[in-house]
Amino acid sequence: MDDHVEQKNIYLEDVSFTSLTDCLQNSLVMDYNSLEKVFKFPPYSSSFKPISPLNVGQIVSNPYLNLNKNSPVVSSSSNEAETKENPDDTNNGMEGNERDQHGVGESSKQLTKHGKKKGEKKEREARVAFMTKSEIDHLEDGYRWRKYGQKAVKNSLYPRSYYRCTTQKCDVKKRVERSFQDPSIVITTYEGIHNHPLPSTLRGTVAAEHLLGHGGGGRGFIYSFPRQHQELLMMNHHPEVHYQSVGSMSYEQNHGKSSYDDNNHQPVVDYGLLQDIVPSMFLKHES
DNA sequence: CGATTTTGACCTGCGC
DNA sequence: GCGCAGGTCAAAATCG
Repeated sequence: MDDHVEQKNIYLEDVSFTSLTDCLQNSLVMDYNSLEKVFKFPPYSSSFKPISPLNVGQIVSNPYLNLNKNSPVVSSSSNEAETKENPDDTNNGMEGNERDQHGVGESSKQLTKHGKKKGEKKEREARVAFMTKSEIDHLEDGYRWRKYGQKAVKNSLYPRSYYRCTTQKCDVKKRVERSFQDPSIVITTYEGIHNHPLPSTLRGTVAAEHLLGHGGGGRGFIYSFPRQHQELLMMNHHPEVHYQSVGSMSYEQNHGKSSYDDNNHQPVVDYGLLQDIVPSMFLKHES
């Protein structure tokens, strides 16, 4: 399995971020499933080029992403711990979410908080993940989170923390853990969709204001994705505009059966408004 | 005093 | 069936 995963764990050594805001001002990542849903992207096509190391910023792919049952693990990581998690995450990326939703207490009640019966499959939430070089575990991303659990990770010295968005009725979660192999890297995995705008107290994040030029109102359909980047992506939503996604991307159930070429589904960047904001080094067009 | 974090217990799925 | 690992709950502790 490690054979599959070596080549993609790429990141630059010379920059570090202290927040996702920092991070995302310099790079861009989103799983394709999200892109499809939010930005009406077409299904994967062969026109997507593999990412070049030159394009990869501090954010690199995440082992939880781009996994599907029918393809070999194409994790980004050569990290043993993460790699070891991949088999699980191959499932967790799929059914794992169901576990999330049908956890402990809920199962005993036969119904989850979402009213789902035990064992009933829940549609997976979109997942977006980052690997970020940072000394700070929990990177500021503009949203408010409550930690609800922490678990030791097998074969890792570092625990994994579980957070949930504190906004009522928002069920977005995120997991934060350090790479076992490179402790300077924080792996943040977002799961779900924020159904609310950034908390007003945080909305004025310097970066967000800077990038957006306004306080921003709720769009009602916001991914667990730092706002300025969502806006950024929205701004660039254009039929012929493609996005570069850094590293691997999750490829969820509804597409899991299609031919999924690990090396050929990376969106290609076409500089649009994006280039005004995102350093071009991270938006290098490959063709 | 409300919000958040900590942490042990518990549940589920999976592999053997 | 059993053990393991991941994920969640919830009471207690801590924080602001």
